[in-house]
Amino acid sequence: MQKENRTTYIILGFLNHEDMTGYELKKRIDLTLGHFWVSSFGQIYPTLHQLVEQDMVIARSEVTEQHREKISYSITEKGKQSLKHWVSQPVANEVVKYEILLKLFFGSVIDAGKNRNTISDFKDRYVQKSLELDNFEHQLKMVLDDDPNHLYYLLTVLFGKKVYQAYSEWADEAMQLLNDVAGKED
Amino acid sequence: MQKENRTTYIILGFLNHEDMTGYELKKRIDLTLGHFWVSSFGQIYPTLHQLVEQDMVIARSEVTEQHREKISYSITEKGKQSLKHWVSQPVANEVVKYEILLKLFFGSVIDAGKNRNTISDFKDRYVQKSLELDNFEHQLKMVLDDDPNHLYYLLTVLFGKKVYQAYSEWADEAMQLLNDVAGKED
DNA sequence: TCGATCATGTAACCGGTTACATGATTGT
DNA sequence: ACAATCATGTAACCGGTTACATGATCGA
Repeated sequence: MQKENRTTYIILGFLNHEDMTGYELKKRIDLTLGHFWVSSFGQIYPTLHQLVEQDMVIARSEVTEQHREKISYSITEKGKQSLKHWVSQPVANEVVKYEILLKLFFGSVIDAGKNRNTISDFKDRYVQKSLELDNFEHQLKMVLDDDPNHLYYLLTVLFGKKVYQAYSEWADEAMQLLNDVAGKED
Repeated sequence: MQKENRTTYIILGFLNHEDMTGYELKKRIDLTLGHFWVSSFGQIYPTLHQLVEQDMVIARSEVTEQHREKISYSITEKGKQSLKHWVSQPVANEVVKYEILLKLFFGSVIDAGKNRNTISDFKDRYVQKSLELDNFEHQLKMVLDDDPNHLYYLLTVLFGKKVYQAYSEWADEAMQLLNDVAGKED
């Protein structure tokens, strides 16, 4: 129920897999969770400092072979426990906020043609995203047995595909309805 | 692109339809947008004050026949223009945040059975919500021609139904996959 | 009488975003 | 020489949530 800082657990989740720097964490988050999570340094670095203070992770300064200074973080036993606990907790009833629904809800203040365009753009965007997910799916299926994580990654990809497919079908129906009912002013 | 205070436009959208108090606005938002928006007085009242200052709405103190003091708000021409402009603007590429995907992504830290339960709970919740939307749909279809808004309300309801249906189908597939691949420890 | 509802508001907090600042290294 | 990338951070801001405060009226 209570709002929890989810960035905390995303970081713990990735560090549970392997040690990383803040910079690497961001890249990894954007690559793998980009479809349903956005990250920023302004959130990641402070959260890492906080996790160090809570003994959830340990920071270790390094200089790479490329003569770059970096701070590598690794998860502690306490961090692992915290991650496990969070994953086990049932997900709260979440209200997912769609800006397009908000605008469409008040769509009658503009003409039906404009609303159809909004819906059409929406559809195009998610058809494109669905293609990106196809790649992910294909890659993951090839390495499914290499790592127990891959199955779970795949589940999130399949979720995205299903939902994007639903968007697309809805968009078609919605445009049809707008055409049938809301006049033909264009 | 820039984050806009969407509560502003929700309020303008409802006031464009009829005059209301802050209290009534909250009730209306929860009833009609509850599936994809949550509201709070802590956001509504300050936003109303702000809108008054910007000449987007006008406040009018009243005493009802029930001897209740209340402040009724009505939208101004400037407010209507602002609403129309916002509705016309294309929706930004939005990243929808699903807590369940976040947890599932790191699902390998707990056993597959627990993850199946998480998914099962998720499905049940949205099957239930889908039934609620069936009622909305039925009611809206009966009064579709009474008000041009009703068509747009219906579109948002149909969106919800499609997406909830997708959740349900995904949940079945995901549970099946977890069963097939991730061992049968329960 | 007492809980539910009507009605309005404030203050503290929090997660997250954006913009800014700095500086090194790598590849063209 | 210069852009891209690596790498770490801070400060200001903002939308929104939660908790708290107050008080009236309505219905059982």
